[in-house]
Amino acid sequence: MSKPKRIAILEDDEHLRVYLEEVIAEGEGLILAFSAETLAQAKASLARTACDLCLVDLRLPDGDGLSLLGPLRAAGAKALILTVLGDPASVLMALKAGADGYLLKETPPDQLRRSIASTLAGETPLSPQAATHLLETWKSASGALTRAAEGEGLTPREVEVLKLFSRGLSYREAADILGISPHTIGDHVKCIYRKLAVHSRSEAIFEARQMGLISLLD
Amino acid sequence: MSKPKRIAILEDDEHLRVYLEEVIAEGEGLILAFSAETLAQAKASLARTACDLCLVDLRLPDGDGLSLLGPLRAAGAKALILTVLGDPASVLMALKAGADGYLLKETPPDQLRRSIASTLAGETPLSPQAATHLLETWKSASGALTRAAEGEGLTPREVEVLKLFSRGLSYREAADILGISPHTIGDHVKCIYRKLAVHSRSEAIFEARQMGLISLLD
DNA sequence: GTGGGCGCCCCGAGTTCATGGGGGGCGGGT
DNA sequence: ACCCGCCCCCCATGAACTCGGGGCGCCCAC
Repeated sequence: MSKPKRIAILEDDEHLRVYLEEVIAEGEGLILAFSAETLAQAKASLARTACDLCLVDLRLPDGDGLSLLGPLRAAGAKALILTVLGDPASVLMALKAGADGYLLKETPPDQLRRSIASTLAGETPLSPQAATHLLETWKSASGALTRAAEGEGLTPREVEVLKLFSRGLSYREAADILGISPHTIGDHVKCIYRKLAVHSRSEAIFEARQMGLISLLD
Repeated sequence: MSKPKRIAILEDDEHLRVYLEEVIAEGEGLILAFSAETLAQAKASLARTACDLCLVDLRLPDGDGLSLLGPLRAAGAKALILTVLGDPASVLMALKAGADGYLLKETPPDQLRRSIASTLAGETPLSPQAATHLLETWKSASGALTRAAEGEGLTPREVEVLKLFSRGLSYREAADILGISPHTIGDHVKCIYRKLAVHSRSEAIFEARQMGLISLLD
């Protein structure tokens, strides 16, 4: 363990930030590079102060923590996401954007330090929840199961229609694929809108995606 | 935490098995269901003794630990892989075969117990190394599709509009948010459709998502 | 400079299509 | 028998899309 690793923090919550600073301070071979509470601050600090790894919160007062990933990469620093957001969209977006790890804020201190070390060693620590989401999309992307779960009382047929819509198909095209009348598509759509409490196609798609009815990669 | 969880062990190495038994014994709410050192033993025990989760070693004298996954699933038990094998092939095969988690043997005892709890809660704990492999294949799998076509040419404003649409907003709502006229939204939409070669809102959203113009949320 | 190109903004009028309200029918489960 | 998923149909309204017409500000090249 030659040089101590410089860790940066981007976290808007006062308590948590202080807590994280302590975690870093007590970590072997870790020193605090800087600690920011807004994106702007972080970008400014990053320009001035070098660091090896940055703990990044996602939801910040002045934007999305993901927008720090580019600058971090440019600076040769790892990005370890640390957030309360455990939903699939956030997880996948972050990983797709090139995050080097994704932890939830409930992560205990010792594990946090271990994860920091792992990340610096080139590994990719994921909270179990994050890993679950990743695994799900991976499995569904590599060919197989449509999710049998019917979260909010949507019938299989309705989910089917929704999926086709999410691929940008029209009534007519969806009807052709399913081998039914466009009118019937309309009927299903009626039910869907009622059950999801929306009034337009894109709203429905958005909601369905949010609640995981349709997998994030179709 | 009503009933203690019954944990089974399949591990051929004497030392490690004893160690694991201790880890279980010292765990809150965990009891040892059975402990096997071969596949055959494990299958026999599984038929006699119920369990909630089984720690599975991959490389065993009489076969591959993955072949226990089927029986385990049939018995309603989770399978948590615990192995020295950190190579991509082992990791991916195990996950594809339906493992509920993948840990390396260097996992410290407290984290092991946490991972057991996570797994029982339906999550999927992965060792950082395992997660790395999974993430790599995922990225290369979905990256090949998306980055194929590049000819975007969408202006920032147009992307902005697209993002709002992907959240399910109408012309009117989008116009309000951007502080412009609904007609102007229409103008942008015209350009978008022309550039993306589509003729409906959901098609545009789909295409944009495919080519990474808008990520999974936003 | 003057002219073009382009991003961005605004408008009207027409067509197509999705939304949302009805109506009914068939078949499989409790 | 009933409920419910699924299928088909009609019709009114309004939204989304297509087609024109403009205007302003910026930058670059002529």
